[in-house]
Amino acid sequence: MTAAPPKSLTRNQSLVLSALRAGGTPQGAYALLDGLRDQGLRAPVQVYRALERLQALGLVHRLESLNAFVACSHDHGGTEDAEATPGPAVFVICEHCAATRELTDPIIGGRIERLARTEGFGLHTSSIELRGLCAVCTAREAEETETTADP
Amino acid sequence: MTAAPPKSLTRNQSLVLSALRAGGTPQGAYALLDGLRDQGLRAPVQVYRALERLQALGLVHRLESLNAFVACSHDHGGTEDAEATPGPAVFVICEHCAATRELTDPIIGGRIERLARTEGFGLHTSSIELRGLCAVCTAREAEETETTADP
DNA sequence: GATGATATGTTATAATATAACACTTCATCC
DNA sequence: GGATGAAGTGTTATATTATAACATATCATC
Repeated sequence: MTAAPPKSLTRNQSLVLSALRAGGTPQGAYALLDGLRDQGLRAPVQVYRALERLQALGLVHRLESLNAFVACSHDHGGTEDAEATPGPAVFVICEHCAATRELTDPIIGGRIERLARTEGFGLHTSSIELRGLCAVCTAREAEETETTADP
Repeated sequence: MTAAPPKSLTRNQSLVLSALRAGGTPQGAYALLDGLRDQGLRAPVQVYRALERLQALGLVHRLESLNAFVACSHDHGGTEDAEATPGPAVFVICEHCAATRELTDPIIGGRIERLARTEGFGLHTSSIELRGLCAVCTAREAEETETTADP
């Protein structure tokens, strides 16, 4: 038994991953860069290169509909075995507060694989992104309507 | 019976929609613009505005992972009733030849709604994009490997 | 210590998307 | 008919996101 997974990130990669984790919400490459200038990063390409590697390692996901990035919320942590395919990530993105949750649904996963098979399609990656209002923002909006809307 | 649905597109909107339909594969805004300079379009914003309206009408979809657009492959054609929610579009995108198919799967749709409900999430839009190799390109690649790979 | 694979830093530029403003078109209402 | 308002247009400028190209550095391995 040895330290297996969080190994061998380079300085820039670690910086970018930490910044993503610290942020909580998805962040664009230029926002990450701005936050990391103090640590010595100077150019967009440095961030993009780190992101590319982190994505390849499965530690980071790109949110296509936002042109932004999030740290993967799964383990990548212990000596744990590769989990039994929980299916592709489903991102639920609040358009109001930007809060983003990463879910999985094996049924969706299975269904997608089935679709691909039916089409003779060799699936590489899936991107599933749901946009709307999170519970918190929905509640707040309801409140505001209540307070404001009947003069 | 009257002409009901394809009504009231403006000139620019019609041009952009036709260009998209003619293209077959997804096209970026700048590619569309280049194809429409002959028809008098000059600036990106003209294309973006038309696309925005066409998306609102459901005639065009944006492929987030490609920063590109396709004409919706559904009807929008007859006096037909609004179909009984076939679920969100699932785009299957070939990374080799760019061929893109628009599918739907009611099970995925139902599952997504269920996920959203569970989270208390007010769903506005879904983006589901599958990337990989289409059947044709998979076949061709297999052929090439066969022909090339054992010296 | 040569080799190769990967990462780095730097500069420049490409590709995608929006802001702001002045003007037009067209339906509607009085 | 003219006022009004909503939507569209054309134009210029600019913002935002992403890559190309090149020289150098680091590090394991043979």
